[in-house]
Amino acid sequence: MDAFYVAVELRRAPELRGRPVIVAGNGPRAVVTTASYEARRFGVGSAMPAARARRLCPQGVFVSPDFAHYREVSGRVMGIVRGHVERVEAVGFDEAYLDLTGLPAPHATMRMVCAEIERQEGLSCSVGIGPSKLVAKVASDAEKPRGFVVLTREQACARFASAPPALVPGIGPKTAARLVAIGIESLGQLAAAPPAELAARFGPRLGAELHRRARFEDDTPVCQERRVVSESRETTFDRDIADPRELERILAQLVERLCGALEQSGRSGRTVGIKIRLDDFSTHTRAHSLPQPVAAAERVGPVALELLRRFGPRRPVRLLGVRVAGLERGVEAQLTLLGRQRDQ
DNA sequence: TCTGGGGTCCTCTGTCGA
DNA sequence: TCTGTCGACAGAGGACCC
Repeated sequence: MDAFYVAVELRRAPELRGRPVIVAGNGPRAVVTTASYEARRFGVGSAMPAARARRLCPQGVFVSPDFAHYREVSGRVMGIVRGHVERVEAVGFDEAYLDLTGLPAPHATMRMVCAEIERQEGLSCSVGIGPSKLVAKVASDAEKPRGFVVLTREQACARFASAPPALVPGIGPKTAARLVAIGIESLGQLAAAPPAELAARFGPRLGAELHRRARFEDDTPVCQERRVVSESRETTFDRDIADPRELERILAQLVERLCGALEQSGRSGRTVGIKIRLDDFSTHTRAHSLPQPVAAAERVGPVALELLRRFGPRRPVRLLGVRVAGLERGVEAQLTLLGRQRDQ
């Protein structure tokens, strides 16, 4: 979807069309979730501190995110997609991989999907078609908004040879910087780099992966269901907190929120963890695994509390989080599933 | 006014038992 | 009985994604 959150907001406030609109939180430490294409011209982009966005674009219209609404709209959009294509892998609210293998007219199908999303939801999207998820993803980003780009692997290699390596998903700022440090500034250079050298610099796995991605080689399947491994709740404070009792109180609230969600979905996990970001932005995690999976706040809370006390932050804390990992379906959910199987 | 929230996956290291 | 090796697993940190 093109600038999805902004586009959804513009349906509610059409008078803002054409203006620089920025979806961002309210607090002093908020970041930009999405910026309209008008706002991007001022240099505003996702994940940028909202304060910086305000300085770059003082005339921007700032809107608070409404994730519940985005989830709802996303569900309808994905419903339209699934009405045309059987195998769909949703990625977040606003992206999906579609397996078009075997469709008699894949291009025409995608034109229809876009037209239907536009007609029913008033939202535009961009399409990339290729022999793999990697080619499709990069192609879909190439001509946003309302892009429709079809590429073979060889065409992708040629078209993006001079682009920076970070164009490819999986190569982030850190890896890109390490590549620049050894003189690799384009995908073409990365594709031509000796695999042995990449392996020596980045390790055997990452080295080989970088080489493959630069050549747009990818055979990962479109998977319809991704199993959830962990769930967490975290919060960044408007002001750093040093008082241990206040941290413990907030931790208890986070545990309540997390466990409420876990119990509602009938899941539990064996590993309880906490996350602490100090005022120097260093991030620390502590975890403890239990013999049995837990989901209830009465079970998770004491473990998280003990981890926090044992860590004993030496500096003021700016973020506190709690996490349950190693998730599995709880006993209740299993019984429900068994019941359903029996009923069928 | 620096740097969200909710995730996944990988790497490294230490421990423990076979 | 002692020592070395190996795999499994847990914990911590970090890179990356939307």
